[in-house]
Amino acid sequence: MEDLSPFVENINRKARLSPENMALLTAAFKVVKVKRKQLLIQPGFVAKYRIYVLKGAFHSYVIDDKGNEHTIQFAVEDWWLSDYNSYIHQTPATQFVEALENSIILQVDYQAEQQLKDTNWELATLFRLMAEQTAAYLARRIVSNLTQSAEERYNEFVAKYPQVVQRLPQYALASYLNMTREFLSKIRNDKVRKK
Amino acid sequence: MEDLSPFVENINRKARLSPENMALLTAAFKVVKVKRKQLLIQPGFVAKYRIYVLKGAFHSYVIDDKGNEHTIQFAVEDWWLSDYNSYIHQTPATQFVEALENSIILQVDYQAEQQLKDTNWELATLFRLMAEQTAAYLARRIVSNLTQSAEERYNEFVAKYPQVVQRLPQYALASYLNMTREFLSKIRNDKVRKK
DNA sequence: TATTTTTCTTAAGCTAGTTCATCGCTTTGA
DNA sequence: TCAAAGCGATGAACTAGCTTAAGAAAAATA
Repeated sequence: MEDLSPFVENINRKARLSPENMALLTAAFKVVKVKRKQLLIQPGFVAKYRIYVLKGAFHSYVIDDKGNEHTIQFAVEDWWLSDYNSYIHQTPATQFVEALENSIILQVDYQAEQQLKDTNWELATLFRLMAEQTAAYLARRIVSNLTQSAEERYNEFVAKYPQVVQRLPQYALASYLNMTREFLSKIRNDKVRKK
Repeated sequence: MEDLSPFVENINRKARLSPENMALLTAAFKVVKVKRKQLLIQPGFVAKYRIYVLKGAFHSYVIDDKGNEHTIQFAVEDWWLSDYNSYIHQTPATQFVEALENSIILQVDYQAEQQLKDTNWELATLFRLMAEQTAAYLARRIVSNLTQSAEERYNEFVAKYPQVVQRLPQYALASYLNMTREFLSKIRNDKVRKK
């Protein structure tokens, strides 16, 4: 049996739920073990689940016309992810969601989430807060993409998520920060030399 | 008296409200006339309002360390905007929201919106759907920023919003698309020559 | 443990996009 | 109605970041 307390605390930080509703919510999520390199979501298939990472690491990415991979989002312990467009609108995904390590997730399927939202005020509020916070977070990311240079984006990421950086493959981080792996390699190396 | 039917239809496309709730919602929004160049939101002040554009055009932008202006969002008739982070978290704004034309807006203040969401199921659902759709939209924009070249981003924008392009100052569109005004000018000109 | 595959580094040459500067054309405001 | 300011076009010089290529290091797999 997995320890769900990180999940419970994550939820508690967003909204205060009654014990009954916390139990209802928790029951709607299923624990799933995922092997490294396993795909949770693939282009062409509708994203069926909203995913919370209990243990491990994931990234979501798209592959463009030229065959280049672009990481859209990372998630490690206590983070959420999905192909947000596909999940919310229940349309075919455009992104891959892939495990970077052997991982354990909690997932809720779209129907179950709808049912909770349709029948339970506190849980509907929780999901509203999650959507609002997601939108606010994405808005901040757009601003930083529009205003910062490649090096500044890297510095910001390292400052914000110092422990995460080391767990991510550099090529994935590079594409997340909208630069080539080679250029990221150069930035890191220039930094070392300056010291 | 302004004609609010575009607003009503905008809402109806998102959620089916009872006539009473539509009346409640509409009553929470105030009609405000805004002059060209007027600022609705400024850095340092908490964004008090969520804004719907009934008539006119706006853009939101930030000014970076080097003094450069970056347009984050546009809004013309039937679009919504605010400094989303500031509004949702009620923290000081980082963005300007400025009228590009003499405009008429509907605005709801944060307290009023909270009160509606706290007391009314249908309206709480409406705002949840809005947040989900906003997040989905922002996620799409991040993908297109990560995967497309400057010219492709311009083409996409023109294809999506052909009528809007002509009303926007070119320098604002250029910074929205993450390029200089000069480069946008070049792209447009290359296009004309090819024909 | 050896072998294969994937990831990271380095460096040279290149290009998409920027910067700077100049010139008309419009708007704006006194 | 005239001056001032703002906007878009153009071009030359520049640079941040990309491409290509090849080797070194690390990780996965047998």
